[in-house]
Formats: sequence, C-alpha cells, structure tokens
Amino acid sequence: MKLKKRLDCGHHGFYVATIPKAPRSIRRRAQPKKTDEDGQLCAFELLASLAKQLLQETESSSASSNASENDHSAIGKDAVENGRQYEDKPVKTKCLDQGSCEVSAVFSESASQNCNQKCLLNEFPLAEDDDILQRTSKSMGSGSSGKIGGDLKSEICKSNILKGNFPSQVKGGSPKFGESCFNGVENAFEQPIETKVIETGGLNMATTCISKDLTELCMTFPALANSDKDVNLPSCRDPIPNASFSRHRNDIKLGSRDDDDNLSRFNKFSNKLKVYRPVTRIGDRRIRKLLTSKYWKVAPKLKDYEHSRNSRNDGGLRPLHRKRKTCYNRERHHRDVLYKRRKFYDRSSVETFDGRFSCESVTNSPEKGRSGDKSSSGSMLQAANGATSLVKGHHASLRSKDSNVKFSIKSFKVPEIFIEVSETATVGSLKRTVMDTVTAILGGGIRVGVLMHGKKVRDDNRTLSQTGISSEDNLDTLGFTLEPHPVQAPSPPPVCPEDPPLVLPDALQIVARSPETPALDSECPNALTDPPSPTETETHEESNHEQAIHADVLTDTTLPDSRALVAVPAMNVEALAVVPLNQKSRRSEMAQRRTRRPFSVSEVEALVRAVEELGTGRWRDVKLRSFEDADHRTYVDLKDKWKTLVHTARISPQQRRGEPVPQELLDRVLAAHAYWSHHQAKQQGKHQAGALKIEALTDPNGATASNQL
DNA sequence: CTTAGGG
DNA sequence: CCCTAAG
Repeated sequence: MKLKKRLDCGHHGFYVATIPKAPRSIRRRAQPKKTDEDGQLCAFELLASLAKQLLQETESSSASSNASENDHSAIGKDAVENGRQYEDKPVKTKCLDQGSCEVSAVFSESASQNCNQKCLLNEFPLAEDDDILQRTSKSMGSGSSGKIGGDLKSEICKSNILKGNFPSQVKGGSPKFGESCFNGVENAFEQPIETKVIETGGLNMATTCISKDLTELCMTFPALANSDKDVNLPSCRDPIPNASFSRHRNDIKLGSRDDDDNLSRFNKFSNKLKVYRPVTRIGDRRIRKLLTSKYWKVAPKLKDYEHSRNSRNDGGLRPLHRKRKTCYNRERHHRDVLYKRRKFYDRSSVETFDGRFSCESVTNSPEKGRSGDKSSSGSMLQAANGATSLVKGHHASLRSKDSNVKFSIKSFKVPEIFIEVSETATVGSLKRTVMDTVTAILGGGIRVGVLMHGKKVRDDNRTLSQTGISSEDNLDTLGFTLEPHPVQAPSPPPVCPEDPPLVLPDALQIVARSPETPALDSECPNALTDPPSPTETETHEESNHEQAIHADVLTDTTLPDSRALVAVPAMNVEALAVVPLNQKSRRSEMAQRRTRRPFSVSEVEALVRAVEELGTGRWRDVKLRSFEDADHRTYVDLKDKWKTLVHTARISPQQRRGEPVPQELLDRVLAAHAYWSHHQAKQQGKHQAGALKIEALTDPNGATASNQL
C-alpha cells in the first residue's frame, strides 16, 4: 500500500508526472494524423535545443562526479537532492533516474541499431549516437564505464526532464512521437550527444560487444542496470528504490542475484527502508508486483526467504536454518547453497516482454517499409548471433495487414551466471572468470525461444499467424529469448552445499545456471523420480527469459549484476518507427496472474512427502522444508496443489488431466490426507490406525523425527 | 504472516 | 492461481 501511495506520488510528482503525461497527449494527437509531424518537429526542436544546453551544462558540472552520484545529481540539481535522500524521499529521485535511465536505455538501443537514416527510431537522436558511441567506445576502450554511463544518463535526463516529453517517448516509444520527431531531434542532439558518448566508453561497450567485454560490462553494470530498470518501469513507479539502490550499490557491495529477489527486496526496501542488500537491478516484475496487490502480500514473505538466503553471506541466521534443512534433504541442498532462485513472481513471460530490453518488433507492411525494411529481418538475425536473450516485440505499424512481420531485437542478455569469488581473488581473475563463463555459455549453444503473452511458443511447426504473431495486436506481446542450451548449461558448481557460500575455497567459482533447472532440482530431492522433463525445463525457461549475469562477490568490489549486456544491431529504423509503449503499463496495470506452472512429478513427490511428514495444516513448514528454494511456490500454492491432488486422486484416471501423476503418489496423497484429517489437531504425527498406508509408504513418523533433527 | 476455503 | 476472511 505504501508503495502504491508512493507511486502515485511519483506520478503526481513534479517532473515525473509532467514528463510522461505530456507525451501521451501528444501521441494521441499525433497518431490520428500523420501531418502532425510538423508540430512535433517544432516541439522537438525546442526540446532539442534545451537538451543541448542541458547536456552542455551537465557536461561541465558532472564531469568529475562518480557514476551513481552523478546520475542523480546530474539530473536535476533541485530534483536531485531528493534523490540523495534515498529512502526517505525517493520519488523525486526516481523520476530523475528514470529519465536518465530511459535515456540510457535509448542509447543502448540505438547503439544496436545503426541508423544512418534519421527516421527510424523512437529513440530519435540515439541512432546516431550509437554510432558515435560505438566508435568512441572502440577508441576509448573500456575506459570509465560506470561513471561515464551515469553522467551520460544524467545529462540526458535533464534534457528530458526539461522537455518533459522525452522520457515517455523513449520509453514508450510512442509511435507517433517517434516517427514524426526524429529528424529534428537528431540534429539537435547530435553534437552534444557525441561528446557525451565519447565519454561513456563503458556504456558503449556494453551495448556493442557482448562477447568481448562481458567482464567489463559487469563492471559497468550499475549504469546499465539502472537503465534497464528504468526502461522497464512504467513511468515513475519504482523511482524510490532505484535511487536508493543505485547508491547502495555503488557504495555497498551488491549481493543480489535474482531478479525476483531483487524485486522482493526492493519492495521491502520501499516499505521498510531496511536495506539488506542493495538491489542491483529491478526487473520488470517490479512493476508488476507493485501493481498487484497480491504481490504485495506475497512479496513480503518471499522476501524474507530471500533475505535470509542472501544473508548467508552476511552470516545471518539463515545459514543455520538452511543447513539444517540441507542435512535434512541431502539430495537437495546441493544446489541450494549455490543457487539463488529467482522468485516466481517475475517468472512470467509477461515480465519478459515488458522487460527491460524490449526490442521492438514492428510489423512492417511492405508499403510501409521504406528503404530499410528488407534488411530488418536480416539484421534481426545478426542480432541474434550476438548473444542472448530477451527481446520484445512491439508491433508498430498500424497498417500492417501484410503477411510480413518485422522484428527488431534490441539487445541480448547473457544468461544468468552465478559467481562466487573469494575476497582474495583478483579483479582480473574475476573478469576472466566471467568472461570464460560467458564465452562458454555463448559458445555452448543457445537456443531461441519465442514467447507470446509471456508464454512460450513451443510448437515450432506452427506458422506465425497460427501462433498469433501475425496479428498486430499480439506483436507487442511477442518476445524472444535466448536460452542456454539445456545440455550445455553449465553444471552446478562444485562447491559443497554445506559450505558457507562465502567460504568457498577457491578463488572463483562461476556457475551459469539455466534458470529452470535450479529450481526443480534443488527443490526436489528426488531427482531420480523424475528428471526434469523437457516440459519442465521449458517452463522454467520461461521464467528465465531475462537472463542476467549475476555476480556475487564477497568483497566490496562486488559486481552489480546487470542484465543487459549488449545492444545489438542494426535494424531498419523504419521498422522501429512505430513503437507502442503502453503495453508495458497496460500489462503492468493488469497485474496479471502469475503464469501457470504446473507441478512436476518431482514436485508433487516432494509435496506428498512433506505433507506425509508434516500434515496438512502446516503449509508454511512444508514450504520451508521442501520448497524453500522454489521461489515460485508459495505455501498457498502448495496448499492448493494438495487440494487438487486430493481431488485428482479421488477421480478416475480418465478424468485427470495434465501431466499424469503416478498412481503411487496419488495413493499416498489419499493416505496422507486421510491420516491427517484424523489427526488434525495433533500434529505430533503419531500414526496409528490411519497411518497404516502412510507408514508403509513413507513412514512419516520416523522420517519426521529424524528429519527434524 | 498463515490458514483455510471458495472462486 | 487468485482472493479473502479469520486467527
């Protein structure tokens, strides 16, 4: 609730409020008429000039400052102040951030697309900037990554703020806006931007080259991360967190790994102002969550879990607890320690598209396509090689009734990677490790996934139109993902689960995990029972769309995790010309349900066992015991699943749907259910008359006793 | 926050 | 899965 309020405030907030809204109105007007361009141009020009000034100012002023600080400070001196206040008055900051972020995002995007032609993107100025950036970056080398990025952002932000409209455009990519205005803007911005760009070697790098400077990218993350978030975020929602976080990040070491986690933490932060860890990045989910009341409810709990986990490093209480558990379930703890699960909240594909680096796919009608359209498809491919990950499709042109669909992929992310490094490890070794890992992942093989409405489209044989991709309406719900090839996915870290994460013996351990595997495996002790089926894998993957590199570093030098490593290339501007923006906000507002995640047999097995031991009235314990690592399973979920299992067990096999659950498990379900319904109040777990079956199958009592120790 | 149930 | 009432 608090968050909501804040959010609202944010909206109403000075800069923020004005910024986003203005654009909308503009858009509306513009859309209907294409003739509006003139008017927009004028506006743009004005903006551009302002932006210029601002940029210059910032340049001079911000040149010295640090990365994060700069961002905020640079943005608006007045406004900025608030930003410094962190938690207390995040709103302003946020706004600022966003603005900046947006800009940055744009940059990266633009970078990916080389548009010599001016018309393309909504991003307008960026296109050229990109070129510049790239060049500069090359020349510059890694140079100052984070900092520069920050400055750049801030500057941009300023300009945006002043103008007001920018942010929205960029973000939303309001189609009209972009189309009409680009030319003017570009010109105006070119020079200033260029200079700036040069400064921001890091940013460029990030956008441009994945393979090469992954390490560097990581380092730069802060900036990138922010941009990410910002980009994703609907207008002003998370401003607070960002601001605060970003700072923390810079100042403090980051430990966060999961998006989800971050999210949850994030929420916490906002609510309570406690800072456990800085949140490196906030996923798209944030928005979602914020929007959804449910999430709020749920989030806290999850957070707790997360925190605890995270706290391991800190030497929190958790470790013990964990350990216990671990011992408890030998099978599972392995991974527990190592991996962090992302929370399920985020999981849904929806997030994905909303997400950060959305790429815009545009439907092109041939007619529409001007000079560049043809290339778009080709370019897309190129982008694909680049690296990984998530792309978002927007469908742009209104006209497209054609059979052709254009897609542009703005950037790829590298799959999530976990790295644990001892404090004594050198930065260089860390970099190398990251690099090696990334290289392995990329080289190992990546497959592309297509998402519609956040759901994976698994049927490769269906046509686009059959899938719904052809329809304009659906384009914005289209997403691409890069997924590590299952086979090649990095193996779990060698580290002993028992070991405190921090204590890892060797200097570096990096694990890239395919998102999915961790959850289940870790969760379900009995992998034996059912190895993750392809289905499962896929499911998980969905959640993983956003893949990021997470670096956990013990030392202060922690790398912030960022996700978007690269911006890739070249699309036709035209394709991009129309960008729908609202989708995000819309979606976020819709607060959709989590994507459905059918329980796997192994999960069911784990659930059954837990219930056998704990009974049916202790879902929290069940969760803790067997699903602690399954962030996407809440105790309510478990309870619901049990409910359905009981139901399923009672109906005839013919009536059952979905993945068949072994009859043996269903029998245990019935037995346990019967048993516990008799012993409701007594949780002691004495199995007597009713426990017969159970005993035979699992011997709940004995197990319980031993386990609990 | 957890539980328990209905939707 | 979601939502809610109740503890």
